[in-house]
This record gives sequence, C-alpha cells and structure tokens, in this order.
Amino acid sequence: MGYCQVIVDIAHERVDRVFTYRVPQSMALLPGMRVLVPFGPRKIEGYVVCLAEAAEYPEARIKDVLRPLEDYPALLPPLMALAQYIRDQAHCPLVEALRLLIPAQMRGERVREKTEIHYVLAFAPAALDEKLASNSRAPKRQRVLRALAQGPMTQAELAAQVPGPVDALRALVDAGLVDRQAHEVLRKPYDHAQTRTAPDPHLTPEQRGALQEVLPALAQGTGRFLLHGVTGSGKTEVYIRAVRQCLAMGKTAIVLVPEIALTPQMVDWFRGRFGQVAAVLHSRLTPGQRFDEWRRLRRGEARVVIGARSAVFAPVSDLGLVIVDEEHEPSYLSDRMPRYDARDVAEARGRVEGATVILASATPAMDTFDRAMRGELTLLEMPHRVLGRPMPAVHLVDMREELRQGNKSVFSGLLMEELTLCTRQGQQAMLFINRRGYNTFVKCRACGYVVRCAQCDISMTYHQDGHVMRCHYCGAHRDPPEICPACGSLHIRYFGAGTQMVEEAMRRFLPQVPVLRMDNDTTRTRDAHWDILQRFRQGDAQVLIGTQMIAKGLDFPNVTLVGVVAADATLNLPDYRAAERTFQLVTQVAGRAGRAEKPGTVVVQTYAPDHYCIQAAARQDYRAFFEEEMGFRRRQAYPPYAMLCRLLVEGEDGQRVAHIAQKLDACLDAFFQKRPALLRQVLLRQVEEAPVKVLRGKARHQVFLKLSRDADTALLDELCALALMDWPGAQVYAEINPLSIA
DNA sequence: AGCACGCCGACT
DNA sequence: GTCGGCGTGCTC
Repeated sequence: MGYCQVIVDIAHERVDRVFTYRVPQSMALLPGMRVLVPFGPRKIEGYVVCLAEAAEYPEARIKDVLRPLEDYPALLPPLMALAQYIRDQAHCPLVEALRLLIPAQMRGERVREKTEIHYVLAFAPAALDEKLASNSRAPKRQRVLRALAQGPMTQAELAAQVPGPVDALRALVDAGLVDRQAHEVLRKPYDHAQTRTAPDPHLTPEQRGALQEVLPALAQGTGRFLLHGVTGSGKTEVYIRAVRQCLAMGKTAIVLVPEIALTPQMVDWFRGRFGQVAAVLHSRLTPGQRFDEWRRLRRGEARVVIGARSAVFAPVSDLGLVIVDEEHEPSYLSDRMPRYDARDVAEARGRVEGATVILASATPAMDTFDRAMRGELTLLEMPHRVLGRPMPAVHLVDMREELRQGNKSVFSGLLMEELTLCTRQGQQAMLFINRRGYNTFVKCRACGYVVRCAQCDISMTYHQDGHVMRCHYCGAHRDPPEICPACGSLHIRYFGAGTQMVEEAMRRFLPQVPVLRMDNDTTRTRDAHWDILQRFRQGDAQVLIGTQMIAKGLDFPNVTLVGVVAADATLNLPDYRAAERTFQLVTQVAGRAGRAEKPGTVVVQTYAPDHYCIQAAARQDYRAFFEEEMGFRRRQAYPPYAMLCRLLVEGEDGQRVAHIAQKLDACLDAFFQKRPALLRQVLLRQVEEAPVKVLRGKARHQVFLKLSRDADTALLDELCALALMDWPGAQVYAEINPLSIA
C-alpha cells in the first residue's frame, strides 16, 4: 500500500504542514504533482511533497487521493527546496511559497491548453482519385478534398481556398472521409519580434576578461558574480555569450530584467542571436500566454527565459545560469506577500541547482557592491564603453542661478540651447522628470495650506487632463480649490513640475518638434510600453519625456541629448536611500545618451549642485559615490551596516492603533527579558506614529527598530510571530528591510 | 481558510 | 416551538 505526504492549498499557518493520503493502486503519482484530495467536508487542491511506503497516521483515518490534476509534476524537486528557502526567508506558510512556482491561473484549472481543430484526409493520398469519383455529384466536397490533399488545415485556412466549406466538411466527416484532429496551439507573446540573425560583434578586452572568469565557473556549475559595467559597456553581449555557452552545455538559463518594459528589447537581442528558443514570463502576459510559456519551459521546448522578477521561479530543468540585469532596481523586491528578493532567490536557486549567478549593473546597490568588496561575490569590472566610445559629457546647471537671472521656466538656458541644437540636427532627446502629473503640490501663498488627500496625509498632485487633484497613494481625486479651504485666500499656487508640465513646456518651446510622454498615466494598456518605445525608436517623435521608466537600460542609437529636468526631486525624499536612488537615476538616464557613433550630451538641472551624489553622478564615478555613501551609512547606522525593521499597526481608530503599538513594544520587552543577550543587537527601538500617519483612511503607528546587520533570526521570528497574533481593531505587519518605510 | 458543530435571542 | 447569530475546533 502506498502513501503520500500532501501540502493542501490553503494559506493558513494552522494547516501549514503535510497530511498523509493513500495512493490508490492504479494511480501513478510522483513528488511535485498537484492532486485533488478530500479535506474535511470539502475537496482541496494539494501538492505531493513525497511518497512513502508506510504511514505514521492511524490507518483508519487516512483518505484516498481523488485524482492527480496533471499527468506530470508541476513542481520540480529543486524548486520545492527553493520554496522552503522562501518560506524561511519570508516567514510565510509553505503553500504561499509553492504558489509562486506555478501560474496563478492554473490553480482551480482556470486556464487550459488552447486547441484548434485540424481537418485531415482519413485515407491514403493514393486513394484520392477514387474518393473524388465517389463524390462526383458534389463539387464542393471535391474541392474540399483537393484542398485537404495539400495537407491538414483549420476550417479558417480551408475557407480561404474553398468559400463556405462548412456543410461539405461536415458531410465528409460524417462519411468518414475526413478526420478532425485536435492540435495544441501555443499562445506566444512578442511574436512580432523579428528573428533576423545578427553576426557576433567583436568583444572588447573588458568583455573578454569578464567572460574568461564566467565561462569556467559555468562549466563547473559554480560562481556568483557582480558585473559592474558602465552604461554602454556591452553587458548584454556578455550575457549573450554566457547564455550561449550554457546552452551548448545542454543547460538552461534565466535572464531577469527589472521592468516588463525592458523584456521586448532583451527578447529582440536574444532572438536575434538564438532564434525562437527564448520564452518570456511576466505578469502582463495574458493568462493563456503565461500558461503556455510556462509549459513550453516545463517541457524543455524553450531553454532560455527572459522576464521580470517572478521569472526566477521559471520551471526549467538543468539550470546553468541566472542573470539579474540592472540588479540595483527596487523592482526585484516583491511588493506582495510573500515578500521575496529576486536577487537572493536567484542566488539560492543557483546554490540548490548548481548554477552560475551574475548580478549586473552600472550602478550596483550599496549592499551588493559591499558584498563584492567583502569577497562574497566576484567583482567583474567593465569601466569603458564599447568601441572606444566616450562617456557622455555631463553639464551641471544650478537652477538657483537660473532663477536669480529671471528664468522661471522648467528648462535652463543651456538645456534650451541643447534641445534646439539636437532637434535641428535631426537627432533625438530624452527628458527625465521623476514625477508624473502636472504639478506635484498645490499650496496657499497666504497661509501655507497644502492640498492633501483626505484619506492619506499625503499632498496631492495636480493633473491637467481632467483638471483634477490625484493622490498617488490611494488614487483618490478631488477638484482643485478655487479659494483656500483654510483661510479663504485666492492666492492658490501650483508648484513642482511633473511630466505633463514638462510636456506642455516642450510643446510651447519648440512647437514643431513631435513629443512623446511615457509615465504611469500613458502606459495603462497592455502594449502601451512597447508602442511608445517603438514609436520613439522609429522616429515618430524627437523628444521622449518620462519618469524613471525611461531611465533603465534602453538603447536608442539616435539619442544624443539627455536632460534631467529636476535631479533633486528624489534627493529630498525622507528615505535613507534618497542619495543612492538619485545617483542611480541620474547616472542611468545620462547613460542613454550617445550610445552609437554620435557622442552624447547630458544636462543635469539641480538645486543642489554640490551634493556628493550629484557631483559623482556628473562624473559618472561610481566608486567615489560608493565610498561617500558608505561613510554616511556607517555613521548613521543604516543598511548595509544595520537592518531596519518595524511592526506597522494600521486601523480605523487612531487611539486603538497607538495603544496596540505600545502593547507590541511591551511584548518585545517581555521577549528581551527571556533573551537578554539579544538586546545587544538592538541599536534603536522606538514607538511612534508612522511617517505617513494616515493611509487610505487608516491610522498608522509603528514600533521602529534598527538592528545590527547580523541580527539573530530568533529576533526576526519574534517580530513575525507578534504580527500574526490577533490584534482586534487593527492589522499588524512585520517588515524587515522593507522597500519603503512610509 | 472554510465549514462543521454548538449553545442562546427574535420570528415564520 | 424553530431559524440563525458567530464562538471554537478540526481537517490525513
């Protein structure tokens, strides 16, 4: 008698363990298969963790597995091990981690294979004349038979040759002369990408140097690298050569990109060199496409996958290489539960599967570069652009000086000159402003009142389309005030430029120059990203205005001018990573200029020209920034020198929320009484209002903690356990090194 | 998480 | 007398 251990698909810590089921004699089960099992009074989907000869549980109470959901294991064994890593890391039930490993729509069998019916002759070709003769009084049937003699086809294909074939076809099927065959069709994303094959470019000495370290590691199934290459140094070519080697070894590869918007470009590069082997996985695919790409990978029909962070869970066997492009991007941290960092998962997966991992960036995250400095990652440096092309010349413009000279426009004199020159020469420009909307805030000049969201304690952004104020946190909107709601004054003024204002200013400044804008508001539809970038690439517009989504990795040969309209927009955010983020954005966006033959110019407008992050970005000097910023992090005890954690309390009633925060703090006191040694790891602990006091109408308080970098997991587990307890009237979240501490 | 079983108020 | 509130307890 055979048994199996099953994890049921219910995300709750009380059923977060295996249950034993009997495997009926006739059923062929394998570990990793999804099954339907009886669970109490209902039927639940579950995951087979392992098979067993004997059962621990009382025989009489064991039930039978009802049926397998697929005839193959949906979960590969190494990925089951990865799920356990996620569970430990994210402190979530194992099923939550397992759910990351299969397309969401597959649960509950909401997606299926798409099939189309092919019609084929049901007799040998030699018999065609005889069958035609027997249908001599039915010319339509004869024409259908002749058409099908060329090969199987769908009804639609047939209709192109024989108009209105339906009745004749049905008659032939009934007569047994034609068979219907179900054929699976794969729904492929980005099928429009052309598959011309480009020749191998000549490698630079730096690219060759990097590959000399990577390729032997690949052969051994080891190695964790940080590829630090300046913008335009040809990191992609290193990826392509490494992936090629990987495929030649019969192994598979995963290439992660930070943004869905960057997948088409990467897909193009790979298809241009490898043909159709690359699959694509990200959340903007249709459920059908996602399912089909997933199965193409699962069956080994595609051996390279390109995708956003969730593609790190792609169901490939024999993994040889994982590449994380633009590894510094915050989008690698999941914002959903369970929270995971795709970079860490990539490394964990590399360990369990014996694969090489390459993290790559022109502006590595502080903690990543720090790890490379400490020898945890092998550092590969590519400090020069390909073909000896120069880095773009960066000009800093002090906007305080512009104002003093009476220029109130969003464009400095220099940027206006450069824009005129660039467009007159028929080249392209990109204008970067990391704020969408028209104005970033609206303020009363008389009393200082600022229009805030009623739900969120956040200042609202003015959007000119629709003439409304919007909250970028909760999406709420309201009419802009005519008179000040606080003092009745008419002196309402609009401040802070967003993408919409820059777009309008650009159209006014050079009316004949076509402009495109790319931000969250213009990319709501499925293909909008690709469409806008494609139109810009084709030259439909000469100027592309956008938020950070135009800063990353894009490669437009005709762009010779980049304008950073307000470099300090991100610098003044109340976040310890503000300088890091600003340095990355300015360096990255500057790197969009002059990527081909024509040299690039960058104009960076700032109110803080002396700030070390602006200075270092202007010189494109990563090391200088790193040293300076690490000094700041060390002095202030910020990551990577410390861990930031908090218990966030949210609820309708502010009093109650504040009270619960106090109680959580008291629970921590009790915990440290039991484990006094752990108190040494706490650098700071305070109970306070959250930086955003109200969000979506809910009051927010927090217990904020700074822990030493090597903080004990027992301490982190305790924070998670406290959050899971029942706190009537509020929701408590444990956050460990979160993306934002608003 | 769901869905049962279980023990106390207003209704066909 | 029953219908139904949601408290607590279990699911191989």
